[in-house]
Amino acid sequence: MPPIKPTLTDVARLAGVSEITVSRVVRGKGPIAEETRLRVRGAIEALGYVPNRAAGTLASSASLFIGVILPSMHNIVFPEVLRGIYEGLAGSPYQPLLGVSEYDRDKEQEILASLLAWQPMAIITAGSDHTDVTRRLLSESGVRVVELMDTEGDPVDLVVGFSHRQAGYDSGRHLIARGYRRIGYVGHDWAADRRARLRYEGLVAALADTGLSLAAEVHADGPSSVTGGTEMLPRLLAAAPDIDAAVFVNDDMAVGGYFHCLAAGIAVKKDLALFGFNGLDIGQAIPMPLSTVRSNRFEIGRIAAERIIAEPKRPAVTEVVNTGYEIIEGATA
Amino acid sequence: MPPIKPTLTDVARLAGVSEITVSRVVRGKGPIAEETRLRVRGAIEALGYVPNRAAGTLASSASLFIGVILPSMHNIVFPEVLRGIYEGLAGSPYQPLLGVSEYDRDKEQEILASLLAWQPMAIITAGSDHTDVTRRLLSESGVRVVELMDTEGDPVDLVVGFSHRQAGYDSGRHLIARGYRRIGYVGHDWAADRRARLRYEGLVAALADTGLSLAAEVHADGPSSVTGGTEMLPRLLAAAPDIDAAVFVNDDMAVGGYFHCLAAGIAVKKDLALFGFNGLDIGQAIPMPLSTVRSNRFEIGRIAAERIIAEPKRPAVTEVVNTGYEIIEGATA
DNA sequence: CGTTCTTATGACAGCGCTAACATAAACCCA
DNA sequence: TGGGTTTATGTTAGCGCTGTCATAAGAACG
Repeated sequence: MPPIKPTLTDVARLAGVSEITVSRVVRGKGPIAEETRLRVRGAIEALGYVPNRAAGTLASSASLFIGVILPSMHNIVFPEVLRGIYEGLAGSPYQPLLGVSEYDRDKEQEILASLLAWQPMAIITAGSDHTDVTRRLLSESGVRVVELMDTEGDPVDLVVGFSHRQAGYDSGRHLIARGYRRIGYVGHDWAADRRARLRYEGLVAALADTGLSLAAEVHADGPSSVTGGTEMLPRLLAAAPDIDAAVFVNDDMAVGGYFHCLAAGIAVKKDLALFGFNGLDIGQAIPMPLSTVRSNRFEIGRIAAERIIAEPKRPAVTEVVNTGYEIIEGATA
Repeated sequence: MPPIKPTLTDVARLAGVSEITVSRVVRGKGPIAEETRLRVRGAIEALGYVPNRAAGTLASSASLFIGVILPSMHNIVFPEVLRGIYEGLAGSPYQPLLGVSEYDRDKEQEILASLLAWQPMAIITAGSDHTDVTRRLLSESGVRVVELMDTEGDPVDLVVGFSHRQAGYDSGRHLIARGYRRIGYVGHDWAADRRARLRYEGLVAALADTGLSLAAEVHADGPSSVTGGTEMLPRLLAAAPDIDAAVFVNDDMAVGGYFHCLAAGIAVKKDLALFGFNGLDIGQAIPMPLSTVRSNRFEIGRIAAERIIAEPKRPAVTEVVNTGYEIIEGATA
């Protein structure tokens, strides 16, 4: 029942040409007479030929894979980066090969090793916080390496992102400029999420520059979530009832905080300002649009992909593409 | 600078064994003396050997890929399915190879063709609404085919999901049982999303069984989103001001509707009941947890992956695994 | 009309690995 | 002690494709 898969040879025989000619037609490479092309196409159709990329990869020692390592699929942030990557790759023959590290450096290393076994022509990884082995593998692979999201740290090849520390700093400046002085922080378990920590440090630095410090901070155990914000904001308020603003590690948590305010009858902005991070759809959809930072995630993915296509060989010098960010004024701070 | 990649032969030479022995050590297959294994492992370490899976795939004509085709990455629904797939595959040597069809049947077909070129050992696709060519390719591929989400339609091999029509029907029964009679519907552009349409049909059928019909319906243009719900609910109310319940195509839209009620001072449930679909985190995090249907998306992905591992060869008979669903009572209906 | 260039095609080797079959040594039990 | 079994390793022959170089037939040119 499973029909024996036709190979190039079968197509070539049927079309009355050599294998290499069929190969050229399939890949659209090299000069082919129109008449020959049609004959070959006909044979391909007739046999239902599907090329074997494993053989192609082996023969040319160049796969069409781009290895992608993302830290999480628990919220929409990295799926958006991935969409950007697919968008940037659209129309090209390249195919992403995805691994999810769950914010675990060792797992990232494992995934990288298994991705490299497919001879990818590039590796995209979200983050710059790698194990030594990971860095070595990336560096020695010789293929293009794009590190996404954060511009701090020492690039292997190309970096696409922005400074999370600076974004945190600017968030603090924004609040200070609007008169908030007693600022609390709601975070999550950031042992893994280095970028969250960088934003936090930026925020603290902004406060320090004005002679302030965080009034209080609380940290959820698990990954960030809306319910996490709903749970943690009351704890923050218990620790420091007189704060006038709460900064959240991201929009998920901030929206949860907003819901707590709704339920507890706290007047948002007037009694308590809320500030998030990421610029998620949900944050802008709540009745009072969230004050937050737009992080251009889709763009980051798209640019990474486009850069790889534009320059498939690793250049001699490293480069940093700053995609910037933008404070969204919102209505909550 | 890019060091020549060591091959099996290099490892074999250094370890003083034959290539096949190294291959066996790498794959953990066949009997290997502990001493030999250590020697080979040492050589692998020393050379930084990374196996070439393209060669392995070609030689064994069995890749470790599982082709996955999902319709969208625009909301968290399919990333959750994907997480389930990764979870189910954890610890196995299999690697998902993802394509995103954007709810486009022709694109699904293209993606399938390109995935098949990698000789996947299975294909997971979300949905049963394929082009004829897609169905033929799936069927003739000879590998395991899992169609996710919906149990209606004619399976190629394995189906994992539940009946969306029935879920829509039960949503209608739920509302009717609670005394709602003037029911409106907020949908989106479902030309592509067949499952949304099935739920709608189930809902209409439930109403018809009680001698009722939809009081009004509106459809957003684009894909579903929170802001879409915020925009469309007022239109529904304009079309039928006296409705006592609104059913939304999914939770994103329903949450948007909830926000509209907040902003417009509509007492949710008392003046207007809201009902969603999917059981997203955000729906349960709003101050009044959304009445909706839990669709077990993570489980669907996980079960699909586990089934493939448990039975990697396509069996003679088709099978349907019903993952069920669950009405979440919530506070909005 | 020979020379050079361009276009179209083919022959052949080999990419790096593994299936299948051999071989050899060690072990087992009556 | 000798056949049978198990364990450990090797030999050989490709898997299906593409890079490289070769070839042939026109076209272009002075």
